[in-house]
Amino acid sequence: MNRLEEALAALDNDVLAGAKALLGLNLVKGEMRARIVEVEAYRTPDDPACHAHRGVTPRNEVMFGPAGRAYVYFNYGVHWMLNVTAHSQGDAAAVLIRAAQPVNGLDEMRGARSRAKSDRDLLSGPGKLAAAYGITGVLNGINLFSVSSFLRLEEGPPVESVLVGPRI
DNA sequence: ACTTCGATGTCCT
DNA sequence: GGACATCGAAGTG
Repeated sequence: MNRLEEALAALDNDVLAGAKALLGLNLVKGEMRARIVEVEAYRTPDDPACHAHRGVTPRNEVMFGPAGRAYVYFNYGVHWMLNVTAHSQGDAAAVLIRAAQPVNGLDEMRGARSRAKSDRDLLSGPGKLAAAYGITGVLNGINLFSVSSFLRLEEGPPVESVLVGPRI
């Protein structure tokens, strides 16, 4: 089992383990490629901030589906957010992709993030990352673990260290 | 350098 | 009516 398959298995089993397994993977769309460096796990029922905490809505329904799919939603009326769903069908959980380090396709990212003052700011937040990749609700529900997907994950260099803490 | 604030979808009470 | 998984601009030291 390679690290990508391990990440999907971890996501299916436990969103916290899945979140750690996503770190260091590359997020790929077309020529764009970036290393995931910051994530945040959400689950129900113990986290009231999880969108799924109070049941299914049109927005969050993909979270109740299988693990490894994109959960994309519009937030603050301004930004798109990219999450990876976790846990099996009927048990909602997800990992928010918070930040990544550009690896490839920098020009395309800069074009989509013309307001970024430096390359460091291209993907340094969930809303920025989605903007750079051109991620919108049309990608909601796609399989991020399929090599034929428009937006997908791939194996990256091993991670050296991981910091863990509670959500702010 | 930091603080405040506007933009405003979706869901809640 | 208010909270929220945000960002960037504007104002202040």
